[in-house]
Amino acid sequence: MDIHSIKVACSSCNLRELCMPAGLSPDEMSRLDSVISTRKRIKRGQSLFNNGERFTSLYAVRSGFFKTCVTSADGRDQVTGFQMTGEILGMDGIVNDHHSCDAVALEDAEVCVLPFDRIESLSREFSTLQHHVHKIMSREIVREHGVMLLLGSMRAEERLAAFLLNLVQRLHSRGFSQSEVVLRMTREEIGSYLGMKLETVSRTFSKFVDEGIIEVKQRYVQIKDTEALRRLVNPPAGD
Amino acid sequence: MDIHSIKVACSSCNLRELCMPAGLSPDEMSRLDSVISTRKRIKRGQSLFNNGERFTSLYAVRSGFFKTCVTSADGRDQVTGFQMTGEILGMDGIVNDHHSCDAVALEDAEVCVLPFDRIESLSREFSTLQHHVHKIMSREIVREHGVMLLLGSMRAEERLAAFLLNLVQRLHSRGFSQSEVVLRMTREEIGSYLGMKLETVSRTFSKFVDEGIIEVKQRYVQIKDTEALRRLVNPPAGD
DNA sequence: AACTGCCCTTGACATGGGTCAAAAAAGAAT
DNA sequence: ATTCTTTTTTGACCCATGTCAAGGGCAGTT
Repeated sequence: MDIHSIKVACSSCNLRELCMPAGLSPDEMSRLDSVISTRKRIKRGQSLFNNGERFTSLYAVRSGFFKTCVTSADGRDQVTGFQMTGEILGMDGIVNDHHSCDAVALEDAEVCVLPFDRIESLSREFSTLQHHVHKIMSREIVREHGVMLLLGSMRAEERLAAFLLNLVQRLHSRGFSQSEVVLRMTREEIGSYLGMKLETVSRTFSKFVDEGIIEVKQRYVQIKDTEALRRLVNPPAGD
Repeated sequence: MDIHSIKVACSSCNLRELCMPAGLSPDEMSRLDSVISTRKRIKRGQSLFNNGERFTSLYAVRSGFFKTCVTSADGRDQVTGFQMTGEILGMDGIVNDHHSCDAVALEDAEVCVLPFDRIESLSREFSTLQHHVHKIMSREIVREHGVMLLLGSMRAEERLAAFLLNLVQRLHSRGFSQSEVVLRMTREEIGSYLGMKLETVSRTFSKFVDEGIIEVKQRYVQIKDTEALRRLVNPPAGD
C-alpha cells in the first residue's frame, strides 16, 4: 500500500519547530516519537490521499511541495492550497472520517505520518500538544478566510500580487530568498487557486514584467519591487 | 461588559444534539454543564466579537442569526459565513489568541459561552468531547473549501443557486420548510459572501423569478423549483 | 538532431458582471 | 401621517476577464 515507509524521530528532526509544539519535555518528546514513527515518500504527480479515501492520519510535509484540490459534482476543480515544508495536510478528513479533497505532490516529497487516533490520545495527556493541534486547525481556518477575501473582493492583479507575496514570505521564513521563487505549480494551478484562467495568470505575469515589478523565466520568478506588489494588494487609501 | 448573561444547562437544552457530542454519560454531561454556564444576548446589529479582540471562548448559537466578516488592510470587507442555531463561532481566534474577524448578529440572538480553556481541559478527560471539537473545526475547514470552489469556479447564477440550496438545507435540518426562507441578510451581504455586487444579486434573483424558479418578496423567498436550482449548481454533463 | 508532449505566451474577440444613476419600496423616527 | 434613511430594483454603458486560436519554448526520449 505505502509507496515507501521509513522510521523516523521528531526528537532529532531539524524541522520540528515548524510542525511541533515548543516546550515538550524529553519524556513527552519520546512519546511523540513513538507515535510519529513513519515517513512516506511521494513522487511528483502522485497523491498523498484522495477524495473519498478513509481518513487515518494527518501528514506533516518534510520536504517537497503539495497542492490540495476539491472537485465539484460536475467535475469542476478548485485548488484550495499549496503546502510546503512544515505544513500539515489532511485536516479535512476528520469530520467525516473520509478525505474530502486530493493532496497531490508537485515535486518529489516526503511526509511524516501522524496517525490521528494516536495524536488524539497523546494530546489528552499533554495540553501543549492539544493546544498545538487546535492552533494548527484554527490557522487553516484563518488562512481560508484570507483566500475567501482574495477570491471575493480582489481583481486579477491584486490576487497574483497577494499570491506571490504570500509565497515568498513563507519561503523566506524557511530560510530562502525573499526575492526569488521557483514556482512548483503550473499557470493553470495558480489560476485555479486564484479563481482565474491560466491565460489571465500569464498575461498578469507579463504585465508585472512590463512594469518592472518582477522578472519571469518560466517557473523562475524574481521580485524586483516588493513594495509595488504590496501597493497592489493594499491600494493606498484615496480618500 | 456582557450585554446580558444568564445561567444555563446543556443537559436540559433541546438543541444539544446540534452543538454537543452524542453519548455523554450523565456525569460527563453535568461536568459540561459546569463549563458552559452562561448565555449572552446580542441585539441585532451588535457584535459578538470583533477583529483584534482577545479570544477567550467559542460560542454556540442558541437562537438568532450571525454573519462573520474579515476586513483587509485597505478596508475591503468579505462576509465569510452565516451562522444559525447550533453552529459554533469563534474558532478563528484560537491560533493567535485574538479574533481575526467580526461576528455580527443579523437578528436578536442568544449564544452559549464556551470558555475555551475549560473546553480544552474537559476534552482532555472525555475523548468524545475532544473528538467532537476536532470535528467541528474540520467541518469548518471543509465548508470553507466549498466556498472557495464557489468563489473560484462558479458564475453568478450558480453561486446564488448554491447559496439558496445551502440555506434551505440547513433550515430544513432544523425543522423549517425546505421551500421557504426569510433572508436575514441584505443583498449586499449576500453579494459580499458570494463575491458579487448587490446589483448582480438583485438581478439574479429577478432572473430566477422570471424563470419561475423562485418567488421573491423582499427578504421572503419561496423556492418553487428546487430541481432547477440543483441543475444550475451541477450542470448535467454535456459530453 | 528530430520527435513528442506538455506548458506558456500572445492576439482577437465576446461577454458576464461591474459601475453609475435614478427611482421605487420598505422601515424607522418624529 | 410625514419625513428621512436604508434597501432594493432596474436601465444603460463599459471594462476586466473569459474564450478561442495559433504559435513558440522547453524537457524528455529515441
